[in-house]
Amino acid sequence: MNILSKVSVCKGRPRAFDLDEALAAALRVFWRNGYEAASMAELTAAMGITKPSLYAAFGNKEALFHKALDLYEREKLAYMTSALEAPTARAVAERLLRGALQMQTSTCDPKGCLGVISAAACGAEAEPIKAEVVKRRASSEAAIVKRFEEAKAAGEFPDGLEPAALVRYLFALMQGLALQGGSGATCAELCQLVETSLQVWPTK
Amino acid sequence: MNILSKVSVCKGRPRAFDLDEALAAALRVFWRNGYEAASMAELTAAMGITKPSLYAAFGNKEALFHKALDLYEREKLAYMTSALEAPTARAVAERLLRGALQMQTSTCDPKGCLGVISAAACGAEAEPIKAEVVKRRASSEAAIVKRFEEAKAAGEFPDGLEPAALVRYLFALMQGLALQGGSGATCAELCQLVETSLQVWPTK
DNA sequence: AGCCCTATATACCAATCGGTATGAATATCC
DNA sequence: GGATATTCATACCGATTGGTATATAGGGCT
Repeated sequence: MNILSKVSVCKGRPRAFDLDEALAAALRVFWRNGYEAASMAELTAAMGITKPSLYAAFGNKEALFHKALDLYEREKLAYMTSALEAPTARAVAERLLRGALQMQTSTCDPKGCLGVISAAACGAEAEPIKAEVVKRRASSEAAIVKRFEEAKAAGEFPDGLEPAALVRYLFALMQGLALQGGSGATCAELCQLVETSLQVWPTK
Repeated sequence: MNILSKVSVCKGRPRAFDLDEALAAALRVFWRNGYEAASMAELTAAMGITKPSLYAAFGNKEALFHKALDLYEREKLAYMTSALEAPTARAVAERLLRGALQMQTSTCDPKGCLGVISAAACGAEAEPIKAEVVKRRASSEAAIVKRFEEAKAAGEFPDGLEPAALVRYLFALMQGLALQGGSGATCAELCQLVETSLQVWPTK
């Protein structure tokens, strides 16, 4: 046993592709097409591997989607957690809206939002997928509600506005942003949407 | 030729189902599942007819969807055109938001919005469907922009807000509303969303 | 009654769906 | 250098996809 033996932990033939790269490619396919419309043929082609390799490495189509969704939240939705650190509720909202805008105007990623398109389409086969995505969104929402409640306690909130209601409103805007971004809106139009949302944002 | 002969204009065997009822049933299937996830088997089952009858009466799946979309706009989106008659821009927005809310809280119709779910999912086969839906939405938007421009000319608008921008913002809210409605939000939550949107709506 | 035309029902089509069995290839362990 | 273990590529699986060919049933017209 030499010092290099730890780099390959398993005994058999080593896999000829990179797990992370393949998963990233799969994510892009799900992102563009949604879960149901992403066929195994298209996935394997984009990932550069064959079907048996995919099944051996990721389980099945649904498990692959879950891993891709994890990657999506980890890499593409990081701005949502970091936005919570902003000093005021308004600043949190601004960082969320601008973060969502930046995602939609990125030139190297697909348009639209994986969460939004997965929550919208709903063939019976994709029902558990949709349920999972909805559940994750609820937990994101809960984190922001909690942050807004701190803001309300700090006296930031106008009268008659509840944190939960304002978060729901904010999420509706972000979902609309993602939907418009996914259906061909220009960067200028999306930017205009975000600026308008910020202009309209309630002040105490 | 007696006086009743005009009721059956065609010569051959009369069709045994009602065209409008069948189309309404098809609409509900597309509405629940989206274009791609709505299979011919599910469509024919819901419509109570066989596949050859469907193809003879409606052409093919895509043509059936277009006819269903026409019906949807005619019956379910009528509030959008009638909202334009409201006296102020704010009143127009209120009628649009409350109309959308009413649709999402209807107990007899599917949840979500056919336009929203059709614009979100995007398998290659459904690309022309998506394009058509996006195009129709653009024309709805244009009508409201025009109405808002009248409102601006009437001095209703706050400084720094453009009609087109405010309409885009309003549509984002309605799309978010439909998306949340389609993914399990309660009536109370959706109502809260609309009330918050109206509270926040900019005043001069 | 018989002709004509259309709708119906059944059975079928090639293509694609997600998922696998199988055997060859390639690595480590002893 | 086997023996073992894992991945690879090909070819295949039954089920389902949107769409039809065919034959029968049922109406109006003369």
